[in-house]
Formats: sequence, structure tokens, C-alpha cells
Amino acid sequence: MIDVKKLCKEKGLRMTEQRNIIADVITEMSTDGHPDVNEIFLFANKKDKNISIATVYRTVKLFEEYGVIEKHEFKDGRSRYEAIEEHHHDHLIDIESGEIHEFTNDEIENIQRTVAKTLGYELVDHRLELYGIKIKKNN
Amino acid sequence: MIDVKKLCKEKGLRMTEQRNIIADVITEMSTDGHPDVNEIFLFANKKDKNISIATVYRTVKLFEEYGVIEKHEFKDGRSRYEAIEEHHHDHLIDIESGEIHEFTNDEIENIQRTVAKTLGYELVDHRLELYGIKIKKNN
DNA sequence: TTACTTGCAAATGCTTTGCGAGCCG
DNA sequence: CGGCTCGCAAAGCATTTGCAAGTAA
Repeated sequence: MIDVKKLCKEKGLRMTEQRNIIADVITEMSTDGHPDVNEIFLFANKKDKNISIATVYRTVKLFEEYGVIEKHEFKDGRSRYEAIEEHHHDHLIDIESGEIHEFTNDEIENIQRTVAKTLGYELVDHRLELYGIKIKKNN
Repeated sequence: MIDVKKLCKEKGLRMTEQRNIIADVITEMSTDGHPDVNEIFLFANKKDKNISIATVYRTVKLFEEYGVIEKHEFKDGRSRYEAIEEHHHDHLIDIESGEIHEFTNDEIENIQRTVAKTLGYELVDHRLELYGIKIKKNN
């Protein structure tokens, strides 16, 4: 798992008390989730009452620009973040519980690149989200 | 090409003057684009000064619920709409010009279903967007 | 007739920003 | 020290909604 704080330092980001805390919070929350800004704020604010939500917004934006965290905008409206990971992955969202599962599929990645090229484009980014409901096995 | 107004009537939607105009506007604009609410509003308002943007919002939401138009939320923030088409398709967005290209790829569709099933889910919806830049052929 | 629609303006929810004070390097 | 960062409150932006008046069926 990536250590967001460490990565920030490596990238030469000026680290303040708030940024250190927010970085740690995102690292922690990324192990099992994709927190939105408010969730990050609540968590960070618990560790340091002096952190405002404006700072969280500014910080996640900064971290994203520096490529240490990734932003996702699923169909629920708000932006969600996670520490970058070694390997790219996409998401499947449980539309009933909101649970988010990660998966990788090289085949899809390749086809995407091919499709783009066919249309005369170089693929620079993409978004693939699956929305599903749990299959109930009743037998 | 789908006639939104006609489809609305078929689905039993109560058609007001405003809904008729908005339906027609979306049909027209869908032939070569994916208009956002403001674009639909401006166009509809030109035909009938009495159409407010609140009505456009209410109407596109209604049309979407009735399955006569489709909503997309690309990375530019606002919601875009298009008349539903016979065949499902995905989009490639030119990140420099904003141009939107449509494409279909059954292979990807199949893999998605397989991936979902592997994770224990039934796929009910998905989102696939490619973002690219035009390849310049200089030879 | 009567429930459904509308325009308007106010409210919402998420996000950004101007400002003066505070802090990192 | 000097520029970057912060907290706060106000502003922004897309979208939604309460309400009284208007309209389709």
C-alpha cells in the first residue's frame, strides 16, 4: 500500500501539519474504501480540530495534481478519493449497498486503446465503472 | 433516429406545450451532439420565451425516468443528454476540443458482464468513457 | 373539473475563493 | 523573513423545490 505522506515528501510538496494529517487519513481510509471529502474531513478533524473542510478540498486537489491520490466521480454525485496504487484498476459499485469493488482486466484496457486508435485518438484517460446488484444464490 | 416527442406520447406521458418543444429540441440536437441542460434551455427558449430552465430540468429528469432520453455525466461537470438510440454505445471524448464520438464494442460489453459475474454481481448499468487527443499524422 | 405542470425565486449541496492571520523552510 | 497555507465566511455553480397560478385530458 502506498504511503501518501511519504510520497508527498518525495514529490517535494511543502508539508504542513494539516497536509500530513490529511495524507495519513487518506492512506488509512484507502485500505478499505474510497472516502469522499466529507468523510476525510470528519476523520482528519477528529485528529486535529483545527482542520477545516476548505483545507481538505484544497489539499485533495493538490494531492491529485501531484499524482499521489486519485479522484473518482461515481454516480452518487460527490467526489471520492483513494491513494494511488501500483496497478491501475476499475470499479464495480453495488447499487444497493454502495460497496465498491476493484478489479483489473487487461483485455478491456487493450481493447480501449484499440478503439481509440481506430477513431484516430491516443487514449490519455478513461473511466470504466460497472454498477450491479449482488447475485443471490438460493439453493 | 428516435423521435422523442412521439416516444413520449407512446409512453403515455402528458404532453404540454413545453414538453413538446423540449422533446423536439432534444431530438434535433441529438443528431449531432450531447447537449447539456443550458444548451437545451437556450434552444427551447428561443422557440418559446415562456420556457424556464426549471422546467427544462424537470422535463429532462422525467424523460430520463421514462427511458426516452439518456443522461451522461462526462468529466466536464454538467449533465448531458441525448435521445435514446436503438443500440447502446459508449463515448470517446476529445479532451482538447470537447468533441464527443460514439462507438460500440460488443467484446467489451461481454467482458464487463463476465467481470461482474466473477465478482458475484449482475450487471445493471455501466459507464465507459475514453478520453483522448487526436493523433496528428505528419508525414 | 382536477390533478398535474409551470415560472419564479429561494433553497440546496458540493465546491471554490477572498481575505487577513499564521506558518514552513 | 517572505511566500505559501490556513480558517472563516461568503461566493459560485449546477440542480432542486415550495408555492400560487395555469393547463391538459
